[in-house]
Amino acid sequence: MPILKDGRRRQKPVKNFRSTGEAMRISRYIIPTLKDDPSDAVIVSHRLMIRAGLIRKESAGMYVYLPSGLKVLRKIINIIKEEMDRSGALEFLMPELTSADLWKESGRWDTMGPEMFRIEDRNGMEYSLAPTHEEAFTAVVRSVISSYRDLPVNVYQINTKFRDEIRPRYGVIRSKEFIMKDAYSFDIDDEGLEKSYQTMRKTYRRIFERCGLETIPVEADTGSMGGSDSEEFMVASEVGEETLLLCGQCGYRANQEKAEYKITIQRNGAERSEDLEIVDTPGVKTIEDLVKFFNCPEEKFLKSMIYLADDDPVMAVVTGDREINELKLKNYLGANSIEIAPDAAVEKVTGAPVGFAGPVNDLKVKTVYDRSVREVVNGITGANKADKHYKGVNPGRDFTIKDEADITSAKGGDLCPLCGKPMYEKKGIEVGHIFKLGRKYTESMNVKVLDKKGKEITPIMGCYGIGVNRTMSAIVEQHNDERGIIWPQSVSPFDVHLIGIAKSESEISEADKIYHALINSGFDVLYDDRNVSPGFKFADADLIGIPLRLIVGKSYFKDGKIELKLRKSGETEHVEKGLLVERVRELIKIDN
RNA sequence: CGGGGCGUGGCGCAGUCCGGUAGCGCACAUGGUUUGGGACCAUGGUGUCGGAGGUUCGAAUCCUCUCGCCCCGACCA
Repeated sequence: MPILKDGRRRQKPVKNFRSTGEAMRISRYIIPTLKDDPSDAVIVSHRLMIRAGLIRKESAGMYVYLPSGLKVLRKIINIIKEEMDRSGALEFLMPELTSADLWKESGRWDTMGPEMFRIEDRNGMEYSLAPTHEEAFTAVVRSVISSYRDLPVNVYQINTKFRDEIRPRYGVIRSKEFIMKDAYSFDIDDEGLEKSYQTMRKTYRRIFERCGLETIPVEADTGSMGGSDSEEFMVASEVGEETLLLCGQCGYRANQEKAEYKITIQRNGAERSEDLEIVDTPGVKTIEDLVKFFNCPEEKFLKSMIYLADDDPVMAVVTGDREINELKLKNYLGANSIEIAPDAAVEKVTGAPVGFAGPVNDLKVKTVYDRSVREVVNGITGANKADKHYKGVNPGRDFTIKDEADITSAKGGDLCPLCGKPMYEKKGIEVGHIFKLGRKYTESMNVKVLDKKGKEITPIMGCYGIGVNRTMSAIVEQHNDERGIIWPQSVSPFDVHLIGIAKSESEISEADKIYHALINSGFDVLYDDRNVSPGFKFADADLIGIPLRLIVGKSYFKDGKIELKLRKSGETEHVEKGLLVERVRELIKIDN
């Protein structure tokens, strides 16, 4: 989206141009509010953004920003820009159409998969509509640095990304085209990277705070990029696509895909080992079925799943009450990709149909055991034969645990890995992510600088992203009530919402005077000058959500006082015309 | 990609089972009365019923194909 590329037509310079502000009269503005909820919006921010006239859907995963929506987006962008600049980062503008050569250099032309839009020009040259810009930035930086003296450097842009999402959803939260602030730091060594990373940690906290967003920074996985530290900035939300584990005691906070937990050892010491016994279990396959069939708690069962890790079969064994965390498994195995094995592969490995896999008698396939498995006494597991399970299964005696790791997801109630107190779960929307990238790109794309001794070294990178549109959605998600949006002043589309309730020509001209006085004092005013009922205007104002409302109506025409009302609390006060500008200035600063 | 649902005026929907003049609310236009929490009266305009093909005297409705959208799942910032 050429939001930053100034696509406006060139205009003749106008001398002494002064805005008349006419465009901010609602009667002349485009802010199409809706009384009814759009039928295809399910979450509150999506509904409100459409109803308040900020965005319109163009098609699945693509949205039009109408004038007031764009104003909000720009305010968020400005905050991000100011804070990034303050941190010392340098702003660029990268092409969105990137040549395939770049991606081939890093190897991602092949590994990116279908989420990257690929296109050809008329000559058959291949391009990608950039889903991210590691390669592009690495290439520019490579071309302009040559010495350790040039580092550290942190480069960024605020620009559109394209991703062919499997399923766009929740309005602007997951779309095919979105604006992202992406930054990449280059340092000569780990200490430098740590410094850059810490600077971004602080910068991100400031950015979200200024946007009026309460975020929960959590430990996260670094994804396929490798690297060590990683922090995601999450906004708590029912519709969040991520699950977080939080410790109320010590403040441990992690994404479920990364979260660790202390294992609870409650081995029933009194229970005697039983003999291994084979049981007919026709058609009993799932843990749920097994619980009913054996009338045993979930944790008695050994769930055995076959995966393909980089195409090699691997069995993962966990207790029945736990979910396998594929990411942990993948990381433990050091694999690039991991997926559930197709049925045919399962049958080949276990010699039985899907649903009857188990570790007893040690299959030839590599098997990874969760830490919980060793505690099981007289467990039940598949017998690697159709319609048969073993009971009385005991680790050590009936199978050998060679590879043991934490390969299950933490869940609410599990014990904090740091302090041992129970953790709780929360859903969250990811609005920002910072992580130490390492040398993946600087190595594959051969970035070198000379160090103090004249020796070639490969710089180390950090990567820092913020989803801008998503941030806007998250702000609405966090600031609304049953009547509409309640913008934080810092990102409000206008400074004030002026409502004129005038009944005669002279009253209209009085209200217009106030409007002009406000504009001339530098305020960005949305002026409801429509000839509709007061209730209609109030309801629209509530929906649009500008934090400060001024009403020129009954009380003004009676005793010359303008009514000021705060959207959030509903508090009102009446101010003399002469003191209005000053008072508005004070009120607008409160929230910032 | 699997499962489910939906496409009818600008928006929200009814009509589809059981074929027979396309409707309702809101919005819109004009005139009038109103004016501090989504006013009222009168008049008016608005539709290739998502698209294509078929069945039929006749299709929004039945059949076939197709496109789009939403939800759940898998997957992912």
